Amino acid sequence: MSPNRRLTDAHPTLATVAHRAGVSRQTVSNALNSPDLLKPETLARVLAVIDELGYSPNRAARQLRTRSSKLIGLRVEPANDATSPAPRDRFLHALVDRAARTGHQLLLFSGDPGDPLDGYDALLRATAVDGFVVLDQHTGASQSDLLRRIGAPFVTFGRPWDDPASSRPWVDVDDAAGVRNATEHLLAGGHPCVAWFDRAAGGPVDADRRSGWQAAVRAAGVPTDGLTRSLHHDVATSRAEAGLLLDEGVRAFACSTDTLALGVLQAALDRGLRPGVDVGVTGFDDSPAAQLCWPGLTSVRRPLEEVAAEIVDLLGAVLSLRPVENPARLLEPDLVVRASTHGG
Amino acid sequence: MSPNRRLTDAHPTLATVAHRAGVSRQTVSNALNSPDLLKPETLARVLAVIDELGYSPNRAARQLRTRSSKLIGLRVEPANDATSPAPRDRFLHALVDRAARTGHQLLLFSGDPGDPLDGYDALLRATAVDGFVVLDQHTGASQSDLLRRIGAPFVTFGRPWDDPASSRPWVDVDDAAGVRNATEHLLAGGHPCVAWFDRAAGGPVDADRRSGWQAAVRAAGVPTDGLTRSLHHDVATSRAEAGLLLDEGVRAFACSTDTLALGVLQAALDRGLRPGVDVGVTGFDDSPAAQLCWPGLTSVRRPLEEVAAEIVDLLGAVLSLRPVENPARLLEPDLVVRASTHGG
DNA sequence: ATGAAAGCGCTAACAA
DNA sequence: TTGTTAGCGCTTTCAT
Repeated sequence: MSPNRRLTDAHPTLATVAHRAGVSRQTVSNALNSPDLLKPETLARVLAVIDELGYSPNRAARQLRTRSSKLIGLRVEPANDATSPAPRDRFLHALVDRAARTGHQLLLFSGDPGDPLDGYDALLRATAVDGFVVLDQHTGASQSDLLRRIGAPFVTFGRPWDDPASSRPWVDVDDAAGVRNATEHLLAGGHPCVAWFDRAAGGPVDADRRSGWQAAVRAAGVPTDGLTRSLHHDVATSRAEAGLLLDEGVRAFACSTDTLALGVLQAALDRGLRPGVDVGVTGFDDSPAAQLCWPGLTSVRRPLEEVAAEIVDLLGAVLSLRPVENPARLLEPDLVVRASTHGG
Repeated sequence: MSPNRRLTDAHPTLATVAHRAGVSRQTVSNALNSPDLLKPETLARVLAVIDELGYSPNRAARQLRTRSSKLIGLRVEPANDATSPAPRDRFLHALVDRAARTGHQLLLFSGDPGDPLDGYDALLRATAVDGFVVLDQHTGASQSDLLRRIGAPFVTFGRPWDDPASSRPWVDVDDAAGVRNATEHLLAGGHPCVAWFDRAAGGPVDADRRSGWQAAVRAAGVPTDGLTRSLHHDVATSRAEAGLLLDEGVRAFACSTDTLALGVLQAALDRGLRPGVDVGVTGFDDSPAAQLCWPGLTSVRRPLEEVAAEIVDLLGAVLSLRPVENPARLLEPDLVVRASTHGG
């Protein structure tokens, strides 16, 4: 009785399938994991039963045996100034999609906001995840240090700013190149100089972006004195500062974020200046606000889908202990041109 | 030798701890799961060893035994018109945080975009998740039907519009009340009538929001004829339509989304009308764009953190087979007042 | 090409 | 209060 009951259970197991197909459990397992070992007709019969019964291997059992969860951990930080929600959402989706291609799923976990390392260790020791994707854009390398110490396989989105020689695998976007591109675009519009706005608390990321502006203006040989501002990150502050510069006659602004750029745009509109004609403004991250605002904000768009793809690829290599050809990958962003630099 | 090697392994197990503490494996297990069963001094000793060894129970083994993964599945849809990224990000974070309070984590998975049901069944049969949170705001009830059929524990964010009598657990926001509130706010500003803009493809959600506008204008006894528009969901369309109405003298607009509201705002600015003084506009979802645009957009803000909390609570009840007191929870949104309706 | 045995690490049920 | 036994469902190893 008992064996029979089991065989008709809601959750069929290998044994259920094996019995129904008249083979051993091992053969069913092979049908799934090494189909080429089976005689084609056996394989067909087993697969038919699997399909008929709607059998899926129990993840916990497989995980226990193989020591692989096919799960990638991602710690979600509380909403903060560093990462705006829309790009994060875009990245997350891309990550889920790309991970799916290698049979992985994402495990989201939260940690004590006061401790950037909280949660990683426990998940790893519990063998709950195979590895991590770390959003290390702004926090520095402390996470990476710990992860390396506990032997966690991981790939970060973000460079090791404080240790460029580090051999840990990372993927990042060349923000500086994007900003340089944007600045050159402004200069090509005929502006004799370009101001730079960034976040006072922007850290190495904003410093990197600024370096892109610097490279462009230096190459062009245009003046830079008194044209940079590091601001509190909100529209009002940016608007006020931009107003001052506009009143001095400055007509082009490259900004480290869309928020700052929107402030500049407003200051220009305040003064009856036509964006894209009288004045040029560029932002960063191609946020919804950049797309929706009037008259549209030219912005640097990071290839987050590609970033996700590279991260998954790299993590796959790390997990399989494959030697990684190039563990540091820097991707080029695009410039999305809108009316703030082009037309009216 | 072999047993000794095991005991000093990187990943300690119950046996390792038990041996070190001089107790049985079961006692160690109890120390973790039913500490009150142990004699305090035994407990202390075991916990000390656990701490010393950095032991965490293997998730797969526990999951296999208890048939509970402590994982909640959430299918992420490709970015679409229905859900904007910022609110989704906000909700996701809240969900992760709230789930953590009951020891749960989120498993993100993707499914074939053409099949809204893809992925659920497989995860459930693999006992990879304990239950699901379903974002059912726009897709209709097909997901719920399937989930119910396969016996999956789940809670949806979104009402069963097509079957209000359904007993499935859900949490939703009373969008209609939010819009009614916004409309009354506009009327209180002295406007003799209020136009309504929504998405042509908005489905029951936009119909619900519209009903809030309807309730407010009817209660106020103001005219409604020719004041509603169902539009393609972009700023340009909204701006053009708003222009027509503005030219007819309409001065107040309640909108089903921030995107539509931004179009209205632009149309007003085109005509030199002062938002918050000459004309009033309200949006929905308090998006970053609403916060960043000039002069700021009054918008209905959904309590997504509360929604997440209620969902986790409800799912907890469903999972534990606790009888659910109130399996249908409707939360009230707030109105965030900005310059588009107030001041200039 | 297929089957049998063993065991991954844990907890439920029972025994002491 | 603690220990013993058994087994969750799977895959690895080895035998056939």
